[in-house]
Amino acid sequence: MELTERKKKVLRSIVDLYIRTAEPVGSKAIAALPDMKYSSATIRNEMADLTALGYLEQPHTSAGRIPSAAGYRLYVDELMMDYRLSIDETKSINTAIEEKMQRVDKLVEKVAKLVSQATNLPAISAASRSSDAVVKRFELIYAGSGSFILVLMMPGDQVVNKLIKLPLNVEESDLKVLSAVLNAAMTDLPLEEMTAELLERVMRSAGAAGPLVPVILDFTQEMLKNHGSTNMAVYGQSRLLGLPEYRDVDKAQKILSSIDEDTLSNLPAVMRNANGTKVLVGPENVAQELKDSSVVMTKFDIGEGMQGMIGVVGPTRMDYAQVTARLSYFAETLSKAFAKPEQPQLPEAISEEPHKEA
Amino acid sequence: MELTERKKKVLRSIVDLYIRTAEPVGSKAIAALPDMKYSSATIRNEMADLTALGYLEQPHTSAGRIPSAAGYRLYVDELMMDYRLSIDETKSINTAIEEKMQRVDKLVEKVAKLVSQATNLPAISAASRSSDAVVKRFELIYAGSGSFILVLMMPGDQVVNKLIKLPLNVEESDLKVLSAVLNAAMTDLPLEEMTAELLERVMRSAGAAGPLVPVILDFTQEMLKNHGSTNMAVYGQSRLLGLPEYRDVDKAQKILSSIDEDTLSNLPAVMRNANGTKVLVGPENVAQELKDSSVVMTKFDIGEGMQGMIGVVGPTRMDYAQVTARLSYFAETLSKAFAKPEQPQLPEAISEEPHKEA
DNA sequence: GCTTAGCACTCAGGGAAATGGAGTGCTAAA
DNA sequence: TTTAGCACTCCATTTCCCTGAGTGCTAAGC
Repeated sequence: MELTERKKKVLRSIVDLYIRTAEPVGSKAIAALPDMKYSSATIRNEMADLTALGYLEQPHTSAGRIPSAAGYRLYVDELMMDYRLSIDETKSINTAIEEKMQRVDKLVEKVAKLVSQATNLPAISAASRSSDAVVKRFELIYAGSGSFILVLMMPGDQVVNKLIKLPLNVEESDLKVLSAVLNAAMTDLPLEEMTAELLERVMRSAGAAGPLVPVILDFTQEMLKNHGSTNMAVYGQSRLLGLPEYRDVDKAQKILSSIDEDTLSNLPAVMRNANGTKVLVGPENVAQELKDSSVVMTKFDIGEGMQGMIGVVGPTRMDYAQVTARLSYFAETLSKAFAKPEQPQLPEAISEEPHKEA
Repeated sequence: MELTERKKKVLRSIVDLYIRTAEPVGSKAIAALPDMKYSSATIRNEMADLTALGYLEQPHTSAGRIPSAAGYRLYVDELMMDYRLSIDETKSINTAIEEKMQRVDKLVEKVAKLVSQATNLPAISAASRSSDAVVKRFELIYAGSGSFILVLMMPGDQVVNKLIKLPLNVEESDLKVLSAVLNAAMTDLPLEEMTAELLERVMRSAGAAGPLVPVILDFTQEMLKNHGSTNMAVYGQSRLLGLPEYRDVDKAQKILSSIDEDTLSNLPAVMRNANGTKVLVGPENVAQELKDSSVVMTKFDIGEGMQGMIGVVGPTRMDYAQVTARLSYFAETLSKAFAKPEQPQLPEAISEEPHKEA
């Protein structure tokens, strides 16, 4: 049996309606749609075929049909109409994003919140630094009273620092020497090349400040490691409870407890190699716990060598068209916002995002 | 009518039992308790009195009694037996905390998670810096290609930095002058005293680097502001769904959507002036949404002039004794962990927590 | 005077049975 | 090929009844 145009149209209508109502869809309801020119009996036949083809399911004999996972898949891939954002929607997304973005971790939280609000679903947001993690320059600032500040500068104007105290007396001149040595030997090195052997060599050349080298190297390595790490936030879990599919508390708990940073942590990885917006329908999902739900996600560019990702989790019956549209618009707007940096407070000074630490 | 010892004993037993079972407690059940020497009829009389006194409520005529808010209050304040942590519990809390604590925001997340696990309830954790926010020292590092790094050092060895770029050519010597001026004029000043007048004066003395002053001041002010800010995390919301009082999805959603950073943000403030462990029973709660639930929270010391707070949210029927005990132990252990800093990697170097930024 | 056995009464919760209605598949006519 | 018609299925809802836990009160017992 082949999938005629009419069958597709019927399927689309069913999915559309089911997305709206969350109730099994009957032949009458479809036949009653304004642009449906056939009687309910005809629709019934088509529905029987669609069921046989595996695109629809029937909860029980005397109920309507609901889309199967395959049905949703087809819908997402071929059938759904593009959802066009209203001016209001674009506006509210725009103004939401325009507020000054702070540190990346705050950003991630904020974006998760915004996306969750915009879609009325739980949202995930993640930012991961791309792995071009090397130190461009070392800087040692003598900080008085036997301590100094180690400053690491990385590509994309990222700066990291750490205050180090030592009982042993280090002269400011020793630090100068040490920083020269470090900059000569250890810049532009990826994590893997910072070997014990290198450590020894640097220590030997460092003279009086030699004992500091291991501390510095340690911190550097830790930073480079974290540098490739992912920052993520989840927000709005409770929105699921408003949906009829989660009226059952047990189901709700199961899904809610799996929507957290831990179980969702592999989503960003899934996204890394994907392009555009990705939809994972039910059983296609990565995590076992999500196999009754769907995930829609997309990437955006943060700049400074960082990658962002936003996504939502919802019932397989979710308004894919709308969610996809909103998510994409979000991603686009975010990418744009990062591409053109904020206006500086001072006309002739271009200043980066504030870098803050604890 | 006075609250005799026997009435108290009955009340305690009722609350204890209700906490365990979540079902209205009848006179028979209390009479059957091993250390209860009276018949159910006597208990019934006592229960009638306790109801008249406002400590108990009756869902309907033929049901048992449940504690009222006043009943819980009395229970928490006077009646409940201390819960003694088992060795296993203390052990698991200890090992959980012993893992190296990273940056404060990560710490907050981690603690929230641990507390949630330990109590099987949603947990809040917050850390706020005390408001002794002043800059101890300014440092300007020339970073080549028309940019420099501004480093602010604050009390408690906190260091903050920011990379600033400028098209106008600034010599390294100008930066030296500027930093001297800044250190002379702007150290140890609280936020309030950084006035426009000061800005002007500093700009005048700064010479060639004068135009940089506003940017620097701006950033400094922003940092000082954030410095007094609160970092908080909420974890384990879904645990509520396991409890019988939240079997009703609507109730569950109501409470769950109010357990987030926003609505709970005033809890740390409540805690600030309190001592020890605080229990907010039902209607005593700050937020309207929580008036059917209870909050237990306590403070701990992070050191470096920072204050921590942990708390849990749960049904009014929660095991106050156990939760209080666990929370207190957590707080104690955390305070201790921060009091004795980690061993340094290098015997003669004491290094601070890593300071990282994006 | 306190305690307790006894008893009539109340009422929520649960199961069984009855009802209604939405939806189906099939057949036969258009 | 489409559609009207019809018998059939079966879920969801409602209604009803019954059970049993729990109460308050009274009167007898210690």
